[in-house]
Amino acid sequence: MAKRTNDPEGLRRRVLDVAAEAFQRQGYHATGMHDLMRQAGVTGGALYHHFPTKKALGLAVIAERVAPQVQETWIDPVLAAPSTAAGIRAVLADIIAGLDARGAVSGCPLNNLALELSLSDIDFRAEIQAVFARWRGALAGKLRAEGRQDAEALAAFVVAAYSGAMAMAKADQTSDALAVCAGQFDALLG
Amino acid sequence: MAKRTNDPEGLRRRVLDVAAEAFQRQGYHATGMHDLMRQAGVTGGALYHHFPTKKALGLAVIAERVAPQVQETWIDPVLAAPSTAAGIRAVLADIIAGLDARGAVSGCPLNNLALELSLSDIDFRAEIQAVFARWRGALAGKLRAEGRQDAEALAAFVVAAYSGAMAMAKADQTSDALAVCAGQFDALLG
DNA sequence: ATATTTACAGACCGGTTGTCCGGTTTTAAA
DNA sequence: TTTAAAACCGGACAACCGGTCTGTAAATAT
Repeated sequence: MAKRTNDPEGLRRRVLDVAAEAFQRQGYHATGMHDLMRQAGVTGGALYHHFPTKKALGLAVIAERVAPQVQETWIDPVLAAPSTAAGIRAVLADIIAGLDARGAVSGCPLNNLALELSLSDIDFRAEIQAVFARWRGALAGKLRAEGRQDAEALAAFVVAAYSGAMAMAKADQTSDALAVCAGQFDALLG
Repeated sequence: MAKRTNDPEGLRRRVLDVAAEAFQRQGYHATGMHDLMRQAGVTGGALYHHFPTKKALGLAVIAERVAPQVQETWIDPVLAAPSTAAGIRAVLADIIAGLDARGAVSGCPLNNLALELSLSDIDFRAEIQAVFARWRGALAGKLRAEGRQDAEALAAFVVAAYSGAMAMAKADQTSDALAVCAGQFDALLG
């Protein structure tokens, strides 16, 4: 029996980090629990102790990794910007710069999991739907405060177009689709 | 040994139909070969004779089922319409009506497979990218013929927004996102 | 110091995965 | 009629899947 240091929070964090990365890169079903154990340097007993099932781990990844990522990369910057249009422009510019710097496009984590899981499992769907709703809601709130009467529709459209553009970008491994998206948003939101 | 009737084309067609449906409903990795055999009423030997690997089957599904579906539900109707804007409007109206009638949203088959496979396998990515390119190209061609100078960008944006709207629709099992999308397209394309 | 709970180790299980192969039947060619 | 190729059967395969178990070390309460 090897030495060991108890560190529940750290271990849990490590597992979530590895799982979030793997789910985004390879997908949920393509990622095995044993892969995660190996990558995170965690044994089966420890993993099972924190996440009783793979589904529980998946839900935790969405709630504690994907949702905060949407919050930090999209919602917060847009809300902090002088205008919604400027915020969206800045967010897209940041994302495009990041993609070009890394030279690879792994897609929007929310959308990846959404398309893979939302149909087959109702709990996943609920969690994913909630993230989408908060995302749209935040944009719509700011748009409404700026006097737009079609705020909800505009917000939904922006989120949809971004998600789809990211999917296309993933397929052809270029940020072009996002750049196009940014240009159209400028024309649309003034 | 049971009686048997040789019917290569029919068997191949049946397998592709079942696989296309299963891949869309459950995803590629979540669908097992044995499930497909059972659903299609086909033995392992027969399946292996026509598709040496699961990947080969997946590629065939994209080339012979998903791509034609994009062609028939999107490209052909738009090209046949009096104007691109009218064509897109009609296509979206049809899709929304179909979704509402079925009461379930299983998402855009191209996008489903794109997000699940394009990152992990280069052959899948190439096939998917080609379908996206043909889709955008067809819309762009018609837009350019109508005198639009930002035809390529507009076409890419339409495809992206539709794909993303379908993803959101899948997450909340409502055609609302697509309706929003249709409305914005009207404003955008006049 | 003792008892209890929490955190982790690591082997293990039944089921499923994609794949493959030896044999048989059907079909077409010679 | 003989021969060969294509189509199909049905099951076995090793690897792997997610999940479970027993046991032990560490932390915490008593």
